[in-house]
Amino acid sequence: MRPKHATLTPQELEIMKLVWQRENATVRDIYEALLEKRKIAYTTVMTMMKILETKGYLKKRRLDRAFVYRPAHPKSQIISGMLREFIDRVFNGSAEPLLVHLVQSRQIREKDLEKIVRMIEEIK
Amino acid sequence: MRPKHATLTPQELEIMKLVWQRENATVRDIYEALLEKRKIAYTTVMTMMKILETKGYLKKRRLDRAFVYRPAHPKSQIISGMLREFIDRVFNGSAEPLLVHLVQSRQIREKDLEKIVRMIEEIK
DNA sequence: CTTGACATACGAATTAATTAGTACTATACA
DNA sequence: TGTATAGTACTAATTAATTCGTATGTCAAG
Repeated sequence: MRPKHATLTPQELEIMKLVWQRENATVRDIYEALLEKRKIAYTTVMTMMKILETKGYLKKRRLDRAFVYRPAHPKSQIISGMLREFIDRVFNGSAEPLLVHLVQSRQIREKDLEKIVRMIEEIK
Repeated sequence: MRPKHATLTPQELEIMKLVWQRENATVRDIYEALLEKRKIAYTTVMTMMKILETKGYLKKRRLDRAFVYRPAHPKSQIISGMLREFIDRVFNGSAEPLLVHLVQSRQIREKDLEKIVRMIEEIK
């Protein structure tokens, strides 16, 4: 089942990235990973992961006392959804002006482009 | 002067797009444009534009009784900032995986790519 | 058995974003 | 002249996102 909002909030995304890295994660796992970056309460992480579960981004099962969470969808699918939403909102749905911006602001270089061209060759 | 947050909230962006289109706009102009899409109060638009001004996205001058707003920065600059912020947040700062997603989810086609390659040729 | 460590459940405070109401002012014009 | 109109100023309500505290339960070690 597709999540209703294609977009994760910044904090939700931060947590999802960590869960995707791990495939399986407890609240404690994520809590400890987040702690390395910034001060945060254990229950905050718990709340966020519960929210992600009710929104359909995470699935949980109980293992002993704790819940073990895992992603409900592959990372690529969710990221593509976020990208699409961004393009809709910022570029009115067309990806081409995005590319123009990337090139003009020098956020991509020629060698990246070449890599992509090769990818397209493989796909078609 | 660079705005502190490179990123506009969704509602702020919606208004900025309309101001960029017009170069000059009063609250009423934007209010009427927004009304065509959805119900909204005049004062809501006024508040948002005041916020955009204090955040440094809009400049205003008084003309007769009303303020006339205009963009403080070119659209391309602000959009590039948003794009950079998005890439940082979602793709950890590197644009290449973004391109991969665009290609794999078929959001760009080959002809778009060719256009870009030509652009790069022109730039260098 | 009691206690400490660690987990969830539940409720709620805080902060950010969005929306809008009311009071007041200046101006055009009947 | 007074009244409707169109504007700002100021305040605040609402909704969404983020953060965390307290209560409670379970289990393992002493």
